[in-house]
Amino acid sequence: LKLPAQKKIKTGYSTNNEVLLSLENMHPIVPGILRHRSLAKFKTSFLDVIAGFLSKEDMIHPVYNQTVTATGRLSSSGPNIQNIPVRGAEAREIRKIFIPLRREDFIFRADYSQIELRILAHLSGDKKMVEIFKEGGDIHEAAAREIFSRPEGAITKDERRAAKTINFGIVYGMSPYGLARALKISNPEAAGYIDRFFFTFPGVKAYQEETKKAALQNGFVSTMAGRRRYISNIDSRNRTIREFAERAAINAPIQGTAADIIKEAMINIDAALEKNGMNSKMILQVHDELVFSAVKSEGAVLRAMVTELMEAPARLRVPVTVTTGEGENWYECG
DNA sequence: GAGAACGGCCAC
DNA sequence: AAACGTGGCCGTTCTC
Ligand SMILES: Nc1nc2c(ncn2[C@H]2C[C@H](O)[C@@H](COP(=O)(O)OP(=O)(O)OP(=O)(O)O)O2)c(=O)[nH]1
Ligand SMILES: [Mn+2]
Ligand SMILES: [Mn+2]
Repeated sequence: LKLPAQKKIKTGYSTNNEVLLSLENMHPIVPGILRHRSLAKFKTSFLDVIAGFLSKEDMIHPVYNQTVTATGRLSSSGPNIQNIPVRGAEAREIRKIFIPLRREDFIFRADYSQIELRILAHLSGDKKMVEIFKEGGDIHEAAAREIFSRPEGAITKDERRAAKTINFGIVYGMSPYGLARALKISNPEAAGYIDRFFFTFPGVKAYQEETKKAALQNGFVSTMAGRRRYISNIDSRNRTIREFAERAAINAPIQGTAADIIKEAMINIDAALEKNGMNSKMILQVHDELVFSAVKSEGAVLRAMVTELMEAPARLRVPVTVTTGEGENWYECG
């Protein structure tokens, strides 16, 4: 179509979302392709997949895989319920199909606040980050305010989600190039932002360096519970391969510790539901979130119990909190 | 027809 | 060529 070629990939030129967005005004077909892509994704990956896995009782029973990920997270499949749309207003509607086991029950969910940043604060000991969490601060929100020049309390969901990408991106080794693309700013501006981040949180930089050194010396890194990830390419002479290994090494103790914590919580919640003879059920796990089919008469106990049992296994030098929601379905809990 | 590689895109 | 990490599932293309 005589449109400018952009990102080169193995098979030719990329037509991904980022590329097409930049061509949106250069040819009338482009917005149509984008809309088609989005609708096709929704139909084939969610509607068709979920319909295909319905049991004769019209239920879905995903498999939680305990031996797939390199960090200790669970994964889910058949269907995957850990990637159900939430960011787009239209696609998010699909969450309305996740309802309680019985008509008279409700959905209850609890999600850890800023979980991996809290673990990072603990593992790195960064003074500023520890202080912020001790004071009840929200680093995602603070980043969103800085990036989008927003006053107190004027952050949208999209903006906070974008700030998460930036915060986790930087702490897990994002380059100025990567940040520049994510924020649609110049390379030098991105480099400045990263510099300021590490000036504010110098302990995070030190943690990155320590973790890389440990991976090189030991050949593995560990979570707080002692789970190891072996890092094989950490001494590669190929810079691309070596740096990839370094970023994986930095990430694994943190993502893995978050998994350690929620797993301990799940075991204790399961035992407590049993012990108290409760009929509410733990039905979904989405990495740092638990979803329950909740019996109304058990609501008060369940809220208190889940909150307590999720927070207790996180034995960190900063507070760990969960935020909860409830409603007739998963959509309403958000 | 099965399976792998790829690009793409949904979530955390 | 690649420059946050961890996943699963899709359609296309290619091979056997
Ligand atoms: N490396 C990386 N990790 C991510 C990303 N998004 C989410 N995660 C990880 C780190 C988060 O702490 C964890 C849980 O995701 P959430 O969406 O619940 O975010 P978080 O708990 O940080 O903030 P919250 O207070 O719940 O909104 O998953 C990402 O874009 N990159
Ligand atoms: Mn969370
Ligand atoms: Mn979450």
